[in-house]
Amino acid sequence: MARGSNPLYQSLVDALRRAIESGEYPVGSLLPTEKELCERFGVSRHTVREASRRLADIGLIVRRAGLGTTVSARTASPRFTASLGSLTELLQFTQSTRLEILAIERIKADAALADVLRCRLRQPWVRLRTLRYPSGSSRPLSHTSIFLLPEFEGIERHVKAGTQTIFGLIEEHYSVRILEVLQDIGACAIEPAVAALLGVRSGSPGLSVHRHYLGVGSKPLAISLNTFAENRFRLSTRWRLGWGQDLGDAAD
Amino acid sequence: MARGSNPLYQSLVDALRRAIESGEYPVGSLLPTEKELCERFGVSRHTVREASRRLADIGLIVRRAGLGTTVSARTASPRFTASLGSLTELLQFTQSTRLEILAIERIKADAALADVLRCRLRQPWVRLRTLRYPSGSSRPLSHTSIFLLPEFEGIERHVKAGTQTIFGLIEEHYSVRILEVLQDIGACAIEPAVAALLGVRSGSPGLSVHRHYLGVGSKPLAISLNTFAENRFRLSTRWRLGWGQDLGDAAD
DNA sequence: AAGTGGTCTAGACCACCGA
DNA sequence: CGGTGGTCTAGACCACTTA
Repeated sequence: MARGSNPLYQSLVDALRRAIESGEYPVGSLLPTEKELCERFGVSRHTVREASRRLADIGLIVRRAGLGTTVSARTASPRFTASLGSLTELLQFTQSTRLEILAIERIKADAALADVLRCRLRQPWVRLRTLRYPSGSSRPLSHTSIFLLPEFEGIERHVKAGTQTIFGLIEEHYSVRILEVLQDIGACAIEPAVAALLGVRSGSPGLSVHRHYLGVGSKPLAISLNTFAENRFRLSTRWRLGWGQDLGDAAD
Repeated sequence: MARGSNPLYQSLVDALRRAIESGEYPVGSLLPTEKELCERFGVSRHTVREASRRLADIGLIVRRAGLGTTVSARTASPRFTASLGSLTELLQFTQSTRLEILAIERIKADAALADVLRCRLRQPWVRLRTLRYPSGSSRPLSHTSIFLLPEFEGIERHVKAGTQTIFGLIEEHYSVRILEVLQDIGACAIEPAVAALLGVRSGSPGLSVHRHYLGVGSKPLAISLNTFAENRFRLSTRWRLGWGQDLGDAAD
């Protein structure tokens, strides 16, 4: 092939990749230092670093000042990734919606709830039961139970406008950051109480979407249990081939 | 004094980012040349390039030799991202499964099907109707209709082992690459024919997962329509805050 | 204290693009 | 052709980790 000529650093990338893949540098081991690679390949440090950077970009190595360069994976597999411009896109409401709060109460998780929320038994929560409406419509799109840490109680005072999202309000008013969202989707038969609110037959098919909003240290900040009636909502995700960045096994 | 340090290139990144965000360099316009940035900021070209590379990494600019550096976005795009190690993870079967092919037929899309598949009327497809079983179980996990381009007909000859995935076989035997997957999830009432196969009551709640597998030029290579019975399957996605590391914003 | 990767300078030549 | 970003050299000092 070699359309045109290979940059010098590319041959270095190739060589190191082969060496890693062959097991010469096992995962977890140290790569030769940059200085040593300079000598071994007879190139300047800049060239070594360019190659090293490429390998780090595709997740094969991790470079750390003072420590050295360690091999973090044996092969670079292209990954499929999906991305959101903002957390709000997770909700995927094509039009604006408003949130109606039906009830707010302090509860402690019983066995069934603790299982769903993946929390301790008797963990205290503030529960909001809400309906979300497409703006201008009186037929709700979904029913949502939102569970908040007790420290966020009072958030309902800020929900005036009704067009925002709860987690947005939490980030805004309590200066916490949501770093991670676990989303879990399944089918369910809509239970009678919710069915009545959504205006569908009890037991009719529904989409159940659970979302755990986590902060630093994967601490659960809020959990939402959404129920959508059939045909009222679809959830789309676009996966693209690329090289997603690695978080992987850095410490921890 | 910022926390930790302030690499020179970082202040350049910040300055250029602000300039782009403020509209000083609109999307599509050319950034000053590297030489000019060197002079304007009084730094070496290496430093300018380091900053430039960071901006390119987060998708704000595109650099092209001979052409210059153009602004490609006003704000750094994706905040939350999810990634898969491989396409197979999209299926999220925690244990191994086997695929049973019920029927293979050539069809042409009628109006209803063309709508679901987002294809032209009368587009020819090869349809496989399949069931997927957890290994060792006789109760199917899901029913799937797979629509393949006619050129992939014959793929069923390769499905012997039954533990693979159709798209994996396509990639393997026809040397095409799946570059993109559009996934679309909703709730549905399971139709009688499928309900019988899954062993559930007709009309009972099901999870409907449509996946469009696209190749180069977003050409649809295969489409799968999956139906999962209630409680037999949940689909999890983990979204993480990505490359928007604005921590060191350091005011200014 | 020695050694690592991180940052930075001041040069240089190249392939590619548009005029 | 002149100018762009891409590559490369040969130095240098730094913050950090490890011992």
